[in-house]
Amino acid sequence: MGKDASTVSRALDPTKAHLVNQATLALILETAGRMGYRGDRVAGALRRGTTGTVGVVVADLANPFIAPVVHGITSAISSENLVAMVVETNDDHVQMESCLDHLLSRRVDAMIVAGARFGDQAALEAASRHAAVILAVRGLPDCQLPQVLHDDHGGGRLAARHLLHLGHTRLAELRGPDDVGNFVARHQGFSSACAEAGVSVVDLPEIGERPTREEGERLAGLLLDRSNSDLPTAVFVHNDLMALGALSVFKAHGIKCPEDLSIVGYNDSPTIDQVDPPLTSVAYPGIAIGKAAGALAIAIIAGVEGAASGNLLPSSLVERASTSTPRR
Amino acid sequence: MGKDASTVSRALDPTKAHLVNQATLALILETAGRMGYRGDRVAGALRRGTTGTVGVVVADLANPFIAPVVHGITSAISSENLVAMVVETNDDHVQMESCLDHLLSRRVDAMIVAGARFGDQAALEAASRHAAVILAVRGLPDCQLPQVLHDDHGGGRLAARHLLHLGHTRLAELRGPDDVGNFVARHQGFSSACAEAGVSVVDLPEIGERPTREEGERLAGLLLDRSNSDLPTAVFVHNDLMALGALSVFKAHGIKCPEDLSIVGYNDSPTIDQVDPPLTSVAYPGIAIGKAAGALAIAIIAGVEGAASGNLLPSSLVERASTSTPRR
DNA sequence: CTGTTAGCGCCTTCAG
DNA sequence: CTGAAGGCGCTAACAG
Repeated sequence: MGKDASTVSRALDPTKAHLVNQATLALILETAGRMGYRGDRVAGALRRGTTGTVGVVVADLANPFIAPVVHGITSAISSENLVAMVVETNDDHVQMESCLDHLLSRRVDAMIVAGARFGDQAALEAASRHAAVILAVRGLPDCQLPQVLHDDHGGGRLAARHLLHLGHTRLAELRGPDDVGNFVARHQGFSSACAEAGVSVVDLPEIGERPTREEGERLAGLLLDRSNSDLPTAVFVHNDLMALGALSVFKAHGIKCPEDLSIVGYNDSPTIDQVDPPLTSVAYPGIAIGKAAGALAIAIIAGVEGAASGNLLPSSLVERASTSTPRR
Repeated sequence: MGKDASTVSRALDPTKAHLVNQATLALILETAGRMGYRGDRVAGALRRGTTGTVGVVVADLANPFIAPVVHGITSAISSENLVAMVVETNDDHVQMESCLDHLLSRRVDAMIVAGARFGDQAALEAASRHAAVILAVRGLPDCQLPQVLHDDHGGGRLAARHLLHLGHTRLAELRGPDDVGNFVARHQGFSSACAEAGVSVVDLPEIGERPTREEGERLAGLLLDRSNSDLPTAVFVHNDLMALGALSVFKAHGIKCPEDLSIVGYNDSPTIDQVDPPLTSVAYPGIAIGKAAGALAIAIIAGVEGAASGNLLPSSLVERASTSTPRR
């Protein structure tokens, strides 16, 4: 009648509750509820070697495009009673290492890294020897880790084909950082599609250090300086944030979009359809990426064979008023 | 020479490293680095009773206005080597309870609840008997828990005074849910300022069930139905998301903003300055709220006396083209 | 300055 | 079906 801890432990574990007498079970459940008893998962984690947590590494949560990904992850893993430990690297390699350290020392069952840069590869591979590491959003070219990505190469091609189809022949590209997989793939997709059509792209000597609005403004200024009267008729900007920055610079210089210049952005951000003009943009399925990465984490944790394969979600273009046939 | 575990433990704790011989310390650090040894914070947590984690409860991370708050929290707590466990309630009371349960059973050192609804109060107070609970973003009217809030009442007043100052006398309000502190306070601030000026506000029979774009559209439709030819000249919408929804409905009905109708939103969301027309909006200092909440969590965890006081950050209005003097 | 001891709360044998 | 025993890895207290 002393109700030993082991019996309570069994009763409280849905997996093993059937091993215990109905009456005892009911009594334990009732008593636990009444006394507000809650099992200690920290102690449980030490004993079982599994914490029921998933690490999530992002560059910067304040970037509006990453939040849906994290939302997708938490909604996927919460069904398995896992919780996310979210850390930010601020796109800094040293911080990346300390983030991995924090997560590893807290013994996460898996980690989803949605903010990898090329320089982080070795650290990530090292981390993967201690816990399952899944790359999401930002891929690494020659890396065996499972990756859940969006088809950025295809997205770049879509942007190019859309502009070519409209009849543009003088194109430019405002690029994001070249050590982030997405931007590299967007660039490759865009240029290869242009090359196939025999159209050359204005080559800006610089790329965005970070995919921010400020960098979009800077690159747009550079493009204006460089082109003088010979401005391209269309420009592909690697994300919406940069596109908005560029747009405001063009506007300030009296350059009308789309009459003087068509603009394609990337991400199809929440309010981008109500800016002036509504921006044509390649859609980024952030929630779906997050859910897929979460599902993959669950499968790997469960030890499903062949789960570690990865995933490539398709891209699509949303046409709006910022692109039109060239009018010059 | 056997290098006992306790010595290693001391060497690896910066707080206690000074208690150990320089040579031994160097040796231990070197060896640990070479073997990739990383202390197990799960075991440490069991022993010390503190996990180095902070729970963060939000309604929905995909809502673009909450991400900066979480960013503020993680950036504040990461300096103390704390990590955030982020969970989502989807504004559902049952999920709120299970979120609290997950966080509590994982023994978070504190939790920051940024998604409280009035109906959650009892559950939150119960949780606060097991871990420090800090309310952020959404306050609870008669609640002893420390709160870090934005001055929504003041924000509502700012919106009203701006419109009154422009000369509007026929005002309406598109309200958010009435069991969320922010919207209640915004409403009270707005109506009290209007009442003081002797101006009455069109009373819509319904309020938004959720502060979403769709609800903004629905309420705008209702306002149109109700007002017929007697449309107000200005409307205060409780957040930018709803304001954008309302704006698109007004536009579809040929109602021009600001000529026919001035609109004030709330949050001053990232791209809201580039929509058509740029939206006048009350700024929401999300990052600052997050940082303040994180700092408060740190102080409470550290046991600072009188830390549990809370905080009210001031509001400010950003005037843009969506508001003007009444032209009808 | 370093080693010994004990126990945090749980869960998994193993014996009844 | 239930109880007893041991140990997950760590660190605080104590003793050298």
